[in-house]
Parts: sequence; C-alpha cells; structure tokens
Amino acid sequence: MFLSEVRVRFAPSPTGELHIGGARTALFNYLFVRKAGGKFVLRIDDTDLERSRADYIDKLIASLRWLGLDWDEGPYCQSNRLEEYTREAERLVAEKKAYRCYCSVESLASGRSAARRDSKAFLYPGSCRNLSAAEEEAFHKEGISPVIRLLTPDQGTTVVKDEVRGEVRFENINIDDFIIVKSNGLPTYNFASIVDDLQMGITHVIRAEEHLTNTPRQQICAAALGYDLPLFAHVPMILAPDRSKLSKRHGATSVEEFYSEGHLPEALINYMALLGWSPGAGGEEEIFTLEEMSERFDLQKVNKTAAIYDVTKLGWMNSHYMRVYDLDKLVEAAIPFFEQKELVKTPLEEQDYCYLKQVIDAVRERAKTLVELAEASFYFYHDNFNYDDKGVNKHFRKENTVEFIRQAAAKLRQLESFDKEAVESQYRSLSEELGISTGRLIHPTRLALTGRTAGPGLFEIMALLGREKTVERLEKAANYIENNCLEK
RNA sequence: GGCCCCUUCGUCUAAUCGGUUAGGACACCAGCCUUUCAAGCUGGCAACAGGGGUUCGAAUCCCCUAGGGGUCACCA
Repeated sequence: MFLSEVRVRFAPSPTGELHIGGARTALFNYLFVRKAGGKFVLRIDDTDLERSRADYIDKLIASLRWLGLDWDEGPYCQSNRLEEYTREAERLVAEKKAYRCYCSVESLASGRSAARRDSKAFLYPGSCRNLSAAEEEAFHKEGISPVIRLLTPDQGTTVVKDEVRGEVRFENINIDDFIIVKSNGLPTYNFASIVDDLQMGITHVIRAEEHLTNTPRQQICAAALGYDLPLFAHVPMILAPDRSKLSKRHGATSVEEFYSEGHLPEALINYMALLGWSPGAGGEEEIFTLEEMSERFDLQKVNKTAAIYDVTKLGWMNSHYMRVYDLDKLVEAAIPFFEQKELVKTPLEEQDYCYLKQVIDAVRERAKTLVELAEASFYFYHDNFNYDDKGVNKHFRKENTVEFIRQAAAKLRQLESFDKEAVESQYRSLSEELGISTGRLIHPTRLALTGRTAGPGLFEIMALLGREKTVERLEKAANYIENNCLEK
C-alpha cells in the first residue's frame, strides 16, 4: 500500500493582520507537514466581500515570510474558485441533497428571537425542504434570490475524530439545514472551506478550536459530496492574560506588531510553539530551532487547554536569541531600528557598519528587543544626552570628582594606544596613585561618557568611542560639575 | 440559554500501563560573581478547581458541581 502524501493547509481570511493565534496555527501546520514530508498549501479564505481586503493578503504573506514559515503551494484565493463552489452546490441540488430556500431574512430573524425567548437554539425548520416546482416558480416571479441549504440528517450522530481531542460526538438533531450558498451566489465558509479541503486533497485539517463545532457540518457536506474525510486536529486558542479573547487592548497581538517592537522571528516562533505544545517526556530544554521543533513535533503532544499569552516570557526568549544570534544577522535585523532612531543612515559605509557591529555586540546582552538595543546605543552616536539625575547625585556630587575626571582626561590624552586594555590599566594605576578605588573613577566616567549609570563595560565603551570623544566628554562633564554641582 | 471543549505553581508546561519529596521554564525573592547594568551560577517561594465514587493506592479512571472558553449569521 502506498502512503498517500500528507497535505495540510493554512487558510486565513484577509480581514486583518496575522495575529498570534493564526500564526501559531500556521506554525503547527508547518511543523507537522515538515516532519511528515508533505506539502503545505496556503489558501486565502476571502469569500467575505465586505471585510476582505487585498492589502491584508500582502501583509499576511509578508508576516509568514518573516517568520520563515514557507509553503509549497498557493496562495490560492477562494475568490478565484467560485465556479467550483457553484458547481458542487448545483450538483447537490440536482442530487436532492440540497435545496433552494426562499425564506426571508426577516422571518428567520423573528424565528431566532422567538427561540432565544424560549432559551433554545434556533434551528431552521426546513420550510423550503419540499417546495414544488410551481412554488419555486412563484418565488422566482416575486424576484426572490434564494439561498441553497444542505439537507442534513435529522437523526443519528456525527462523530468528529479529532487528533488532539479524541472523538467528539454531535447529535444530528441539533444541526439544521444550514446555508451553503448565499443569495448573492457566494459560498458560506463551511461550504467553501470543506470543498477546498476536499478538492485540494488536504489530508489533515489543523486549525483553531473555534472551528470544532463547525466540523460536523463540514463532515456532513463531505459525505453529501461523496468525498473521503480529512483528519482533523483542533488546537487550543490563545487567550489574553484576563482569559478573554485577544484584542487590541491587550497590546501587541499581530505578528507585525511583534516585529515593530523589535522581536526576532526565531524568538516569536519558539515562544509560540511552546504555547500549547511541548516535546514532553524528560525534555527540559525550551530553546529550539524550527528544524528541531519539526523533528519533535507531534499532534498527540498538543495541549487541549487554551493558553494565556504573556509577553514576559517572549521578552526573555527574545533577549536570549539576541545574545546568541549570529552578529551579522543581528546587525542586519537591527539596522531599521537604528535608522528609525536616526542613529545610522542606510547605505552604510564599511567603517560605519564595522562600528555599528561593535556597538551592537557591546549592547546586545542587556537589551530585550531591537528597539531597546537602539535606545541603549544612543550615546555611541550622539553627544546631546542628559546626565541621569540619580547618577549625578551619586557620582558627580562626590568630593574631588572634577579633579579626578580632569586627571583621567589628561592621562588618556597621553596614552600611546587607546585600546581597551591600555585604557583599563591606565585607570587602574591612576586610581592607585590617587589612593581611591577604581570604581570611584569608573562611575563618574561612565556618567560623563553615556549619561547613564548602567551599560556595557566602561573600558569597552571608551575604546569604542575613541580618544577624542572620550576626552571631550570627560571635560564637558567636568565643566558641568563645576557649574551645576559645586554651588553652595 | 442550547450544543461542544477545557481545568497541574502568577504564566507556559512535565509526569510511559494509576504508585513521583508533583519536575522544568518565565516571573519574583535571596546569595555568589562583578566597575554599573545585564548575563551566568546557586538556593528559595509557589500548583493537582471543589465534592463524591472505583482502587491496597488517583493529578492520572468514572460521576456531579463550579469556573473558563468556543459556537449557535446569507462572518470566517
């Protein structure tokens, strides 16, 4: 027996940016299909004319590319496949497995509110199930555009065999003759989606849990259409910290926003993978490459519980990736953020690139995001910073600081070479001469050079800034202290 | 409200067939390291929603309750 090729699909609708839930669904599909050695189909579910927008398709694609989730086929757009849905729907009508319904939206709405009053679910009563040709003709003459409804079984049970949840049973009595083609001729989601999955030979439908209760309808469709069923896997949702559905008020929720906040794709991917999945059994590491995740991924190990999305761990993960990232790659990723803060301008001269690279290497360990990285690099590019207030009180206002700084500047001016080691040994011997701790020299120097009390190792900063800027800033600071800190 | 799913530290999670001092990660706290801040290392705090069963033994199996989520559209 031949193993048929595994085919999965990710089918977002272009009604907004790719959000973290959708991205994780895409990721799980990706991990699953890479491990299985199958094909990944990208499909755009754009049958909702009102809300779908072409520019969202581009954004969706850009986000997937940025994450590194590449696909093998598509993107297919449902809007290009409308004949298929019509053809299949007409076939069902011809086979008496579906029928046209002329009920008005108003009459259905009143039925719905009545059902609500009796606290029952509204089920379409099947009024148009057995219309005679004459009756249909009459409706046509009235100019009513019908919808097409699927004739669903009134008895029995539809069982969804779910890869992560096991068997989920739905009584057919609770499923009404739902609409598969709207009066404007476009298919509904439940219909278009399953027609596509069937026609595209999708073997595993991996999607969010919100679709679980749609699945029996789609299975009934598939049966009516005469196709074999794909396997289903409904992965848990991602919730906001207050357990509600994720929305704008919860901060960044889309991949684009995570990008703008300065996250690295590897970190987002790694973080998302662990939301609802873990390699389990003994494995206690949490850092994985896409390849490692693919190797270890297993739908059976996907959780059933909705996960709460909490940015703190993402921040930790991102800072981890910033530390271990290939330096040139990190520089490349960081450049737009440095540009945005007007630290660099893009066609970068070779020596500027070289300097930037050293700056980033010095600062990367204490930044959680690329935005922070650029912020923390400000003084490597500009002189116009203020001195941190607390730092001024702590370091500049101490006795003799001006003299210490001036002496340091004088010594540095005479140094033969201005590398890290030379500067450091100069500072150490000077502090000994002065009979003070090296820290007594280091702290005011850092404040003078950076305006801050925290940052990379001081001697690294000095070597990077170079002799001229270092001395200049030391003298500027000495003057500042005289003018601002020594008044009675 | 009907239907469906879910419930282990604050958060993400682990615990092959029921037998563990219920493990790890993030966060938090403390100590070490140290020129600062980070990082790193060491230690600490912290959970089986509640109640009934079944069993020699239950986080694990069954039932009930509570809570959360999803879905009930001519949205996807």
